[in-house]
Amino acid sequence: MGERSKYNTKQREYILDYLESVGGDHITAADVCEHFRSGANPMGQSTVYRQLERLVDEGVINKYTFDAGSPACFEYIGKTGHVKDGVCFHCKCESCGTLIHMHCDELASIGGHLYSEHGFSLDPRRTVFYGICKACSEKE
Amino acid sequence: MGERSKYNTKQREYILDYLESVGGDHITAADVCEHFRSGANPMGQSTVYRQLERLVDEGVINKYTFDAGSPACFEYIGKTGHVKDGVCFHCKCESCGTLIHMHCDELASIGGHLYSEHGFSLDPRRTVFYGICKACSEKE
DNA sequence: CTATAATTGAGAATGGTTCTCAATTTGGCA
DNA sequence: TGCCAAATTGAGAACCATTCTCAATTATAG
Repeated sequence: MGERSKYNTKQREYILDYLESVGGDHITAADVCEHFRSGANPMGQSTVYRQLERLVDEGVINKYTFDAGSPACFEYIGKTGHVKDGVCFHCKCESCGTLIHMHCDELASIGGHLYSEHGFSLDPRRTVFYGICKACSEKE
Repeated sequence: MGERSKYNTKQREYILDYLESVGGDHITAADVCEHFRSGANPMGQSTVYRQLERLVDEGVINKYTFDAGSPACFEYIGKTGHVKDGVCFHCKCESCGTLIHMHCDELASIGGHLYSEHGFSLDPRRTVFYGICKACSEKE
């Protein structure tokens, strides 16, 4: 794991506390900034971005990046380093823009297939399945 | 496919000609802008972006988006496109940046799974698998 | 307590992409 | 052919997530 952090600051603790309270839900850097904007512990956005990046390096949170222009999502994992329900996959609806989070063993198995058959180590954190969601398909 | 374009302009023809001449290689919007900057047919970047977006809608070219901050890539398909639904998948190496084209029935089957189990209609043309390619894995 | 290194944060910079809007071009129609 | 409404162009500004700058502050070791 990354050994980038040297000092423990208040800001770092505040962010960790917040991420823990949010749990497995996905939040953006802007969400974190917003949460601290009006509170008793105001925090600069530079710090938010830096700490989130650091926590990703340390394996405490996952980062998901989507289309250019749309913000990255962060997901708390915890100090154990294991996501509760396994790796999370993302489906993005091209019609309504909804981002669907799903935990699915069958999807997880394609990672193994890509590696054993094609020598490719899949990174589910960066991979997004694009298509049309159920609601939009049934709309017409 | 999209029925967005109404008028055929010179600019549209120039861009199509250029994309065709480039063939299957992937290029960025900036590449297209650069190509026309000093030529006999100068073109505004707004037009480049608009036409590329339109051609994506019409299914003439594919668009691949990567990490925020890095530009999107476009790939010419044409009428006899090599990428047909469910046939060709793309893997992008996060280390060396290589874009790998692969044909694989097992990967194609996940489209069926996503639809039958999750009601999600996968669009393989927009979906890119991120990870580390074989060459880069063996590099260390 | 002091020295030193790391961190903070306000604001500016970055860079790909999208938007604005007046000027121009297109294609249907008389 | 000429006219007109609609579509397109393009220069520049706006956008927005993210990164950078750097002086002030804070954390830890000694």
